[in-house]
Amino acid sequence: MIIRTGFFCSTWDNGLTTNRKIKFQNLSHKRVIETFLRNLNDLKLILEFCKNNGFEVFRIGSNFVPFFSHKDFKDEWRYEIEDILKSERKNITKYNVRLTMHPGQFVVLNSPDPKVVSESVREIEYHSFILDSLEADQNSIIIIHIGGKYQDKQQSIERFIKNLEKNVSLKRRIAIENDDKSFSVNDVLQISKFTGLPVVFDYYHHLINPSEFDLHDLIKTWVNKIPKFHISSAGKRKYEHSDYLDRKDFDGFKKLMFPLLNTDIVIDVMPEVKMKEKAALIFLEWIK
DNA sequence: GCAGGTCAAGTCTAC
DNA sequence: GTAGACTTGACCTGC
Repeated sequence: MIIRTGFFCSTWDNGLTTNRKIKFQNLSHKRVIETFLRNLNDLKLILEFCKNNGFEVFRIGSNFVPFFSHKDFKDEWRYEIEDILKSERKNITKYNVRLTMHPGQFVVLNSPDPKVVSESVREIEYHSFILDSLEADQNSIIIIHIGGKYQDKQQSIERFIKNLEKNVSLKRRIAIENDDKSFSVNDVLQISKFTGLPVVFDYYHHLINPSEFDLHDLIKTWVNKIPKFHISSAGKRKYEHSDYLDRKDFDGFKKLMFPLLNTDIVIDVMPEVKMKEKAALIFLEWIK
């Protein structure tokens, strides 16, 4: 088994970030382009850092283009951003770092409210637009959660599947992840059976919201894609993430991966902790 | 230049 | 009923 790793959004030490944003009251062509260009520039610097330090995965911040999915965002701005992304494509893909995205908690495909669903679709379309403009390969996925339970889990699952089928073009990049409250790994695997979506396994969420599942079933959901895993540790409060990864969580994760140990599989494991590249460097040492 | 309040959006849990 | 956790701290105002 080969484990690759990386980090998300920004660096801790030198303040690089792909997640700058603006306030809605300041939404304008000038501010949007300016903020996007700063995020884009830092993306290139972060990818350079990744190349120099052995990181092969990076998650771009969801504010990469602020308010892109908002109804007040002008089409002309979109065309301009598309042109910039296309002209910078090679400067970004040349690092061969797997780029992924993870929209915010506002993306709820299984909401009973049609407005929430349509805005979620717009948000996923925005994330796809970024990755498509960069012509990122099939490993560049957009990771979402299933959504709420709304007191009826089965119905909520069915609504997720139905709403997804109405927007079938989005499925190409979507991967679904278990969460810490409502949908366990086993739940997400069941949904994957109906949708064909790959399943991102989050170890920390799995500890809080556990279920029985077969690791091979999970790996099988990744057709033509490198399986992706998230790992993190408990912070001071319940549900909160820690600054660094706890060694015991790495050991626990390793134990779960035991069935893959003597295979030639490649997997990506991203530590979701606050100290970003500093924590990822430690993680890199551990996996070596 | 810095501290502290604020920020587009949903859902759930703890208090 | 509300604050705070998750995506994610960065922006902005006032001193």
